[in-house]
Amino acid sequence: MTVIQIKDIAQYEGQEVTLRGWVYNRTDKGRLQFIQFRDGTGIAQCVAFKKEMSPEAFEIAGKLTQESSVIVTGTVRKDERAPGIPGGYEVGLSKLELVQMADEYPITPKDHGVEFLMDNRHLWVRSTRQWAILRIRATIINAMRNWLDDNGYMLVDTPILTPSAGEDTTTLFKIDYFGEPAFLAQTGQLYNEANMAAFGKVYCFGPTFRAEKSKTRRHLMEFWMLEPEMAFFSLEDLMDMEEQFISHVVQTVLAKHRAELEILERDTSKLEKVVAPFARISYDEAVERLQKLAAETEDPEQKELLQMEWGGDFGSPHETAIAEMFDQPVFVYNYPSAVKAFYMQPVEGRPEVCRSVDLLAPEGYGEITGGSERISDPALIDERIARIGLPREAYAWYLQLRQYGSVPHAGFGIGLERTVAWICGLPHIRETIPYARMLNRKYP
RNA sequence: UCCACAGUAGCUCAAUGGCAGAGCAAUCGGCUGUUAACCGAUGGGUUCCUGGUUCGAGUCCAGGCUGUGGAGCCA
Repeated sequence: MTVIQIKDIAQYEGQEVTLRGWVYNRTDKGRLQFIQFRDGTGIAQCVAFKKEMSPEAFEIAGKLTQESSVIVTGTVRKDERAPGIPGGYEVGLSKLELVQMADEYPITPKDHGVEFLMDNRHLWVRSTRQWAILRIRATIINAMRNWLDDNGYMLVDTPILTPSAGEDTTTLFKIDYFGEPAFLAQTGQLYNEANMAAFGKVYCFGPTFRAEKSKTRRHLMEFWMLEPEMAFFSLEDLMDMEEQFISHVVQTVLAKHRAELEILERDTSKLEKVVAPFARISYDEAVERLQKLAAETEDPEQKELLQMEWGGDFGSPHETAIAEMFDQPVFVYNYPSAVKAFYMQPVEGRPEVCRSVDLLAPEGYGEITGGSERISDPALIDERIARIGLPREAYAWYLQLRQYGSVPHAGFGIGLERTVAWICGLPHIRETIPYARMLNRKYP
């Protein structure tokens, strides 16, 4: 008895194999049963023919309900008519052992609404689309980490439970830490700066938490973020590195997941173009382009949405409009200091803008990375912390980093789920993570 | 938090203020090549909640709850 995985089925043509898994769908033709059978690695058609099985086994085959668990044995044969993933091969069954006859399964092969599917997320992950997305997610994580590990970056974990980070705790989840307040981390960035000075090029990767009351297709309360931080890196070094990194991730998915991208009906020609170098425009130029576009736009509603004054941050319509000007991801750098974080290095001779850079994904997927050169001057970082009213004592350790061998450094954060949504071409972020935590949902 | 829309069978949806309906799923029967199979039969309802208008409310009105889409905030 050779137990095989469906993804390898082509290697076993003509051989007797055993599959262990679940019934995805079944077509009853009387003395012939077509069972779409999945094992987690793919879907294969199993054909149960009355004359080729024991009467007991054939009777069970004819009663199998959707998602019943079964162990089947039969001979692999090539047949162009056979559907499945990869498809083209089917198994002519000789034996069938029922593990459990499933109750009436709520998710049928027909259409369902969003709420119903999210309520049944624990079952929905078995469906083909979700299966494809989560497999690609796993590969994206793997490709990100491999590229970093292969290019001299070291994984250094940062804490999830953190002390008070300052006066603005409205976007932090507060928890009780033995009678003291503590908060779930919304970034590993500050700890990364300490680790950068210890190891040179580092990154952290883990879940982060934002208690923002955001209700959009691009927000989760719990999402996974990967944040590299590099000593002696300039803004230009950062962009060079990011475009290599992103290209590697996208090209790895293309190489490994053609079948999954096809299930998702993803236009892969758009992904083929994601190869370094990417376009780079300054914030100033982006604003100019948006103003020009707004002036040329006929539709009054669209015109209104594209209104933009220098000094503001981009809204979702702005990001989409800029991204549409390019068929690749585009870097926008030197944002106004006022709309960015306190630790970002001002541009020399022009302190109203800072050495920051966001990477906007094409096709309206918006910002997928945000980063900057950090302030390395101890006096300046001290002043910034004082100016925005952060408690000095809470940041004492962070300020010390500038006293002991301060160096120019830079880093960025990339939101995993937004990256998955973009690469998979999904309309909503809720399908990019196994169990989404959203404004109105924490079940299942 | 704001704006818009929705809530009817397990699911997806119909129903001019006048008998609560279909497809899928389930159950039973038929079929040796199905691709979300097909054909026949059967069972299945607190029409989101509370109150109101009316001879009569799934339908109209008020309030609430839940969800969806968008905005803001952000990765």
